[in-house]
This record gives sequence, C-alpha cells and structure tokens, in this order.
Amino acid sequence: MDKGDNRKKQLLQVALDVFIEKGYYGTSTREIARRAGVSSGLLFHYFSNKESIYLELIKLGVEEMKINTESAMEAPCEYLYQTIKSIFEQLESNPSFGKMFVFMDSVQYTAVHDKEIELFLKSVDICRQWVPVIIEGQRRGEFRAGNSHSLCVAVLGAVQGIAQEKVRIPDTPLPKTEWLMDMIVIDN
Amino acid sequence: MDKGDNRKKQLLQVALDVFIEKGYYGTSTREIARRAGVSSGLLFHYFSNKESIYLELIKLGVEEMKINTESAMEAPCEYLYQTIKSIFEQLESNPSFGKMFVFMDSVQYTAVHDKEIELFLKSVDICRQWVPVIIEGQRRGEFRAGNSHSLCVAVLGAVQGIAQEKVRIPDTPLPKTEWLMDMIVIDN
DNA sequence: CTCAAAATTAAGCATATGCTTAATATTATA
DNA sequence: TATAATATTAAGCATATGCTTAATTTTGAG
Repeated sequence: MDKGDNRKKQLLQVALDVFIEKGYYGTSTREIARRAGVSSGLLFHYFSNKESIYLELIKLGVEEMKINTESAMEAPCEYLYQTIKSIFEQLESNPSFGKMFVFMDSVQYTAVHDKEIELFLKSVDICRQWVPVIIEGQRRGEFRAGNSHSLCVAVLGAVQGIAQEKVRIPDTPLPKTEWLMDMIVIDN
Repeated sequence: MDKGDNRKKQLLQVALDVFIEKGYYGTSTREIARRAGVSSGLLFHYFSNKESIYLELIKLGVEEMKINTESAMEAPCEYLYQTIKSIFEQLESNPSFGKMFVFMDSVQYTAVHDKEIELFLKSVDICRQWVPVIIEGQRRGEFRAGNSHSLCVAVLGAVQGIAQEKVRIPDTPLPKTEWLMDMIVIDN
C-alpha cells in the first residue's frame, strides 16, 4: 500500500464525516480538504469531482452492508437477533461503521443527479436486503406474522434511530439486543 | 388576511419542499424564489434571511406535532393505536402534514449554527413527547414492558420510515395501523 | 382620480464554490 | 547522484450564493 492509497483513504474518511454532518449539497470540497489538512487541489488529484467522492463512499457502504447481512444469513438460528446484535456490537466498537450505517440511510433518498440513479438504486437495494431478513425471521418463528414490508420498515427504523443517536451522541448507551427484540418478537 | 400573508404562506410551503428535497445547505434562496415564481428580492422582503425561513418552518412543525400528540392524549383508550392511526390518516389525506412530519425528523440533528441551538432543542423536545406516549401505552397494557427509550425509538423509527416513503413516493400504500401495532403490541 | 403604502423587480456587491492549471516539492528507482 | 514519477500547493477562472439597494409597479383608502 503506497502513500497515495493512504491519503485517498484519509480523504474518504474525512469526506464521510462532512457528508454526514452537512449533507451532499452542504459539503464543500474546500472543507473536506481543510479538515484533512491538504489543499483542495490535492482532493481533485485523487477524485475527478465532488460527486465521485460521494459515489465512492456509497460503494463502500454497499459493500459493508452486504458483508453484514450475508454473515448474519449464515447464523444457524436466531437469525435476526444475530444481525441486530452484530450491528450493535459494531456500533460500540467501530465508530466508522456507525458513520457508514447512518450515511447509507441518509443516501437513500438523496439522488444527487439523474445520471447517478443507477448507483442510487443499488444503495436502496441494500436496504431491501433486510426484507428477506425479516421474512426469514418470520419463517423461523422469531417474529410474529404480519406485513413483511412494514415490519422491515419498523425494524430498520428502530436500528437506524439507535445508530443515529450513537453516532451523533457517542455516550448514548445502546439497548441490549434482547430489549429491542422484546418489542417485536414473539414470546417463547 | 391580506395579500402579503398569502404570499408569505406560499413562500413557506415552497421552502418546505426545497428544504426536504435538498436539506438546509443545499437549498438556495434563489431556488425558493424561482419555484414560487417571484424574485429573490421579494423573499428577503418577507424574511430577514435564509435561516429565519428555516426556523419559522421548525416553529410551525413544533406546533403541528404538539397538536398531534396532545389530541391523542385525550383518547380514552388504545392510546398509542389512536396516535399512530391519526398520523397515518393525515399522511393519506393531507400531504403537507407528511412533509412537515418528515421535515421535523430531518431537522433533529441539523443545528445550522450554534446560536439557534435553543430552537433546535425545542424540536427535539417534540420528539421527546413520544416518550410519555410510549410509557402511557405500556401502562395501559398496549405494549409489552421493556426499555421505554428504545421502544420509543423503534416506534418513531417505524412511523417515520413509513412517512418518508409516503412523502417521497406518494403511491406507497400505508400499512393498516393494526399491522404496525401487531409488531410491537402485546397479544390480547 | 390622487397618492401614499405595500408589493415586486432588476441589478449588483461581496463572498463561496467546483474545478483547472502551472508550478514546486517529495519520493523512489536506476 | 540523476531523473522520472508522484505528491502537493498556490493561484485563479467561471459561476452560484446570500443579501442589499434603488427603482418600479400594484393596490387600496380618501
């Protein structure tokens, strides 16, 4: 890994911070550069334009979400419980995961331009990955039956809400997974 | 009600649309004016600056949320059920309510400048109003017991998620309140 | 109709923004 | 050490932005 790769990673990290804080339009390339301690010219040496920084972050987010749901798929039982628990654990141990998780939520409805609608849809797809998670959870008897889509929205909403609080106010204690499950899961 | 009042209301409506679409920083005063079909000078005739437009919208949102939770408080039973049902009904019948509901969510963590932190906190307080709603729901036996804060986040997340979808994609059918309740409510 | 108040616009200033370009510093390799 | 590739900066161009100002149109009461 050469120096350039490190710099690029650093710039992506800083960009993620600013995008979360101020959104796409509110983020200036100058601010990203300033916070990273480099000239804005350097930013455009590593990225062709502002939009491509944003898109690269979305790509990374898509990867991360994929890994997360896929690994949970392999859990032998307590499927959804494991998924949520793993997310909570990462929220606690890995701040950058939380940032990415919140970022991906904010991206959902923020198509910057029409031409990037394709990548935009891909990120929505990631959230759709939760739908089979819910359905599988229902099949395994973790959930009460009901409208899968709404259930998905509820679970995602709950987890996202908790993640947002954790990212913005890091001191926030996370609820025990059991507590969260307790709200939505069938009694044993 | 004179002409000026109507214009001001119209400008606020348009501003709300743009703020939801592009966030605070991504919204330009020129765009608000253009979409309203007036010059940008007129915008600054009715509002002292961009920030004050945003703050005025927050104030209106605070009012609306207050009315909503307060009226539900008076429901004799099925407290939370009525609250959510009323929100869903308004989402279906009154598009501007949905916009405001989603807007208030987006405002939560977007303190524009430090000096307006006070009004910002007020809007957070509105969301806090949900906490007694949940606790009361638990007391009345609508909910299983559990951590009230997490339960609040979950319910808010669910309702917000559904509202967002409805506002961005108006064709989205809303779930029956029963379905949503079914996820989180104790069996009768 | 008169004319003052209110509504509205056009033009522009100062600054911020996305991005480019040419030059300089640093690094690595032969 | 010499040299080519890479990393980095400083300066600036074109445009967008928040907001002001002076002028013009519209409105409504006497």
